[in-house]
Amino acid sequence: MELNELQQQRLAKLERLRAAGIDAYPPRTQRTHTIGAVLAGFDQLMERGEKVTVAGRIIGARRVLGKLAFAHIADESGQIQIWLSRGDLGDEWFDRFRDDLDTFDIVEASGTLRRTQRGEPSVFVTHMGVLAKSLNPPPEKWHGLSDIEERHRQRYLDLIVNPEVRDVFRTRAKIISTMRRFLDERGFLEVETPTLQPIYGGASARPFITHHNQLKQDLYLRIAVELYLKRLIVGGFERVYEMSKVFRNEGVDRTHNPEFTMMECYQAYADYNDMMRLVEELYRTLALEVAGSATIEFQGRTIDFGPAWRRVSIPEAIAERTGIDILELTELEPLQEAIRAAGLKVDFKPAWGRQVDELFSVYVQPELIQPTFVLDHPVALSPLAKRRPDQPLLVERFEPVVAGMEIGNAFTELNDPLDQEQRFLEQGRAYDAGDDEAQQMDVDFLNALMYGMPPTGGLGIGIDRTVMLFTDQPNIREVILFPHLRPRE
RNA sequence: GGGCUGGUAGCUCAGAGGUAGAGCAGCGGUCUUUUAAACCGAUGGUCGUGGGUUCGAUCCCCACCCGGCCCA
Repeated sequence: MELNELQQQRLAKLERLRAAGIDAYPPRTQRTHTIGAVLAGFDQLMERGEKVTVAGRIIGARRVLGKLAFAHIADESGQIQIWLSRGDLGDEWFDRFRDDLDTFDIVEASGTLRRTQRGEPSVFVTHMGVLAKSLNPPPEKWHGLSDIEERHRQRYLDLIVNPEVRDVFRTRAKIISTMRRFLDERGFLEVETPTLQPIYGGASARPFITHHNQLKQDLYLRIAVELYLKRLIVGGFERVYEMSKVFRNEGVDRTHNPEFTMMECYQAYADYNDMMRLVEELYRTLALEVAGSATIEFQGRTIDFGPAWRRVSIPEAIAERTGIDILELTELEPLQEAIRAAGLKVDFKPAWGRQVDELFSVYVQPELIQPTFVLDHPVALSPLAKRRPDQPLLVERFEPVVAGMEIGNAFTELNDPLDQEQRFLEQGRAYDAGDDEAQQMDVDFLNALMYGMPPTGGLGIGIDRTVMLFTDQPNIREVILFPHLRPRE
């Protein structure tokens, strides 16, 4: 490892510490109080003259004024000033603090509590020790680390210097635990299903492919967990859910990361209407738990999870915005002809369902800011959803949309094995025709359905996008600790 | 994949065809109540990478690498 000048300076300090017989990386600390606990009980501890030992990272600048010195140390619970005087700390450690310790070193400091003339609570240090010498220098004192690429490549440094980033991930954890509790309380059983799948299914996406050496078998990283959870519904569990990483071999942008976290749940003897109620309750609960209110602020807009969600039918909304009735134009050619005639600015897609999706994505979805259920998807786009009895071209499906962003997907699950087989065959034809996101035939899943699956409602929720909403982050990278980046060089 | 845009000291950023700049941090000093401490001094750079044009390129041109925003 080649060290730059600043790193070499710090290394020289480390060597001086070692030469003085000091272990710069001791195995443990004698910490008696967290900094938060010291601050919370400061006046009582000060009056009792109690000696405390705190531990943490030196942050900000050290200020050495001849025979006095000040610095701040931080642990996860807070930060506090340490106050050193040559007289009380002694020459050896006072000089050591001045000469061999640096910002970012992790130290322990023992002493009594005092306030400075300006009233700042401080530990008046009579003994200190090194817990971990930092060989890397800190970023700039005021602007900190702001380069987005560097923040993500060195997330550990980002977390050290940008406390609001830590808060995002605390909120993320709270959302996940709240969601778990919400589902547990409603009788959903948390399960684990394979990450390595011999057949990928449950969504329309390209997979990552890997290989099992001993079995000489290609395997896919899951793109969804749907088909496994529905097998469990067949098996007699009536309510199941899984919180899982899924992997989709697609581009990276503001709302996509190749691996992301999804919650999927399935409820037997329920349908998509029940799932809508579940979503409404879930987001109201999340808002109350996380934001303390049914309303949240996202990118300058107020979003209200209090009322029932708006419902928007895809065919109706497209007709309203573009004048095109997709239920009349049920073939690709006439639909595209109408798009051309109307002068709409959308891309042409190779299949009718995808063309409908494109129309909706461009003309309707961006305007759906308040919580909305998008309904009535074409059957061609929904090979695992049950058809509407009154309109077989459409399925009983909805996508929850907030701030113009799809945050999930749900339907009344298709439980007719014969129809499911036809849908798989249709997907296979689409794949052969060049749709590389088409779904795979899963004979074992059909076999499960042939034992009978009760009428079932299913739901998937994108955790990352949900966290974006509740942390007011416009980019998915900001809610993933280590977002995907290409290697440098 | 396309358009626009960025990469200069550890960090945050200026700059311009002719020896590379600032602030902060760091280094050497002075200083026993600092709060972005102050003051004095000296450092610190393959200007993303590789080619090309030029007497001379960090700057202009080309390609590539890594980001960002927008579009697909």
